[in-house]
Amino acid sequence: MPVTIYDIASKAGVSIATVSRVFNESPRVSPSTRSNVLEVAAQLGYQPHATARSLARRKSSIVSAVIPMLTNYFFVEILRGLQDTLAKTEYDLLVFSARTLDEVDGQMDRALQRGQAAGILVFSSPMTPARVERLSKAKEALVLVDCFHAGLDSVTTNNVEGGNLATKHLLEQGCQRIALLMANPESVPARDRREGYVRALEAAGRAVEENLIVVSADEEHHGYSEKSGYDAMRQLLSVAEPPDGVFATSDVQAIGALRAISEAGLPVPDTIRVVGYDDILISQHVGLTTIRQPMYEMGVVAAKRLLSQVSSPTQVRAQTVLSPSLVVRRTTGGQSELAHTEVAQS
Amino acid sequence: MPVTIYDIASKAGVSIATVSRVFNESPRVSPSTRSNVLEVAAQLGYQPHATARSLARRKSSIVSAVIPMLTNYFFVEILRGLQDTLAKTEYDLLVFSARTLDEVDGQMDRALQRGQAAGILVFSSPMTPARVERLSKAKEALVLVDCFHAGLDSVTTNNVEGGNLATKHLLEQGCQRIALLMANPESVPARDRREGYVRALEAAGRAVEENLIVVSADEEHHGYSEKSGYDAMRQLLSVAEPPDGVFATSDVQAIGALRAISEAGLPVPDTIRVVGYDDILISQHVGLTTIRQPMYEMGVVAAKRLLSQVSSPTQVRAQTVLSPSLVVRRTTGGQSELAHTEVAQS
DNA sequence: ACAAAGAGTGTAAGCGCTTACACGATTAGT
DNA sequence: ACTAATCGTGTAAGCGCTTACACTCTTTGT
Repeated sequence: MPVTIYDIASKAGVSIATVSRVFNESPRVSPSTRSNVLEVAAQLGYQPHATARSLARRKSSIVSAVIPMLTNYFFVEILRGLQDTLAKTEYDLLVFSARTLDEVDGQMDRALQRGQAAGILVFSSPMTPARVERLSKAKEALVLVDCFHAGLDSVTTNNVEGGNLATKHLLEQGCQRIALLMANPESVPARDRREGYVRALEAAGRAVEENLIVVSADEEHHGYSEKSGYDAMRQLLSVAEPPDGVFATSDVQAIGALRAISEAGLPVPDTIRVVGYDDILISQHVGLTTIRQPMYEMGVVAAKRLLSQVSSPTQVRAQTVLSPSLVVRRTTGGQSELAHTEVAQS
Repeated sequence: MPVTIYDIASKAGVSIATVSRVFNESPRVSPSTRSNVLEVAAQLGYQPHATARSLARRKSSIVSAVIPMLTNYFFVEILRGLQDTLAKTEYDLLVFSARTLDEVDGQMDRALQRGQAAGILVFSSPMTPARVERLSKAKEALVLVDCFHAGLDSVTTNNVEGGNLATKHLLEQGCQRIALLMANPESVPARDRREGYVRALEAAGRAVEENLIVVSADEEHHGYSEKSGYDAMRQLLSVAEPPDGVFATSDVQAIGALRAISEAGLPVPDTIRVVGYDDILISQHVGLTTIRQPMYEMGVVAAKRLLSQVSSPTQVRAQTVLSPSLVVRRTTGGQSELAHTEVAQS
């Protein structure tokens, strides 16, 4: 029933090799033959069979992305960059989403199915030795996105710089006691952001007070949750001398913290200033000062890197590090750039 | 280099057919042979070649989803349902995202690549005759998600019911002049929601006032945008007798409307009550009353339908219609179920 | 004890395409 | 005018797997 190159070949009076050449834009076909074949093909409504093609070419036209917690706005934005870039090529995108970091290994195995994809992108997953081993063994084109491992291609943002930016901003705002609300320490970005926080304090000649750092032990989303921020903030507010500045390793945590602060009746930004991380959609509406990552660009760069690896496997490895930027809003005394906030003030 | 069934066959002293049978759980293999083969395979680190398998089986283990405007929280949620359901099967998910509805056709063509996928899901795209034609010609398993066409499998929510719920709620709240902020009329869901609005008014014996209905002509996101809602609301507020209730066909529009209302200095919900549609994440924080669609379930149901079509092609067509539900929040006088809102009240 | 049935395995023919190699027909070079 | 290079095309061998069919042993029934 489905039409194959054989049907075209016989109807056009040529061999299947010639038909194949036409569809592969081979220069070794005479113009007349080409147009003849094309015409017959159009007439029959021919479409190349994707799978057969991949098999014969020994190369798939699919790229796989392993993404934990797809719900995150963060990933969706990166995905957009990816998609927009891939759409211009012949590659399609297979998405493997993991609900938790533990599911990543399973999804990675699926994504690494031999013959399935020409390359694979792994998002935001800590590079455990087992994973590195598994990934290198597969010998497939690979780009890490938002995570890092020496010797592997990666696209990340500079979390140390981000933590630094956030903390420096709070310092400049005159904060004296700056707390850190941290997600699970097994999260590398969280650790890096803390590193930036520590460096900023030290650069300013301030001591790092351990009791101002609250590390989440929440399982859910590895501590990147509203509840985690809320709980941490409650804890900070219960001590004798509460902080006057808070840097949370994510916006959701910051929003939780804001809730705790609001419940305690303390004014933001007057008594306490708050900075988050990510610039998720809500942040605009809440007026949360935050660190924004160039998500869309990450997707674009990652796709390009992967494609260039696919086309020239000998490619040197490269680590691309993009810089985050500070977005000042109401929670640190900035002007909300969006009138939205008023909405909720009614 | 890569290990194939031939390698296993020779090392295990059996034929490739037997190896294949082992990996296809055929019952016609003796237990001893099976375990022997399995052992050799493990030793060699064998992995079946996905593409070769698909070709030989004449059936892909991939499912494609064509999604316009993936950025929407709505789609991401459905995707989650899809993924979670597919993850339990052997199927993987190929995602084709279109930035606009016009790009849908192109992505649909890619998704319909012969041999690529075992089935395809098309999201929220108006079923033009050309599309219906294209989709039926492909003869692939197909499920429409959030869109509808007689004779095709589909999973939708009842938008008429949703519009009705929203409007009835406003009526019950005592609103006398209920405006409708509508997205582009070429969007079927928008039209259906209007239908529900109209019916609710008529059921209550109210007249439908055309000048209370503002239809967006915005290109961006087909009128499902913050700006569209803002502009429409401004227009409504500029007339002699402004509405005391507003139903917007999406939350983003409602949020734009709230901004306009807030700028005009009118209190919500006291003077104007607002209901949106979708229940996106921000809505909780803004305290927006809205109509919630069972997004995750849609994904689950769609995946199940598609899989059952794939396994039994003679399957009768079915249209699944899920019911939306009303979520009452601050903008119609309800209690915010989340303390979050206070955050922004500081 | 002998045919019939069944279990376990192998042989080989695809699946729909790509591509190395071979071959005849031009065209170019001298 | 004759060899060499070039062009356009066909032949056939895969790509790595599945599966119909055939075949050889065991079982089982009588």
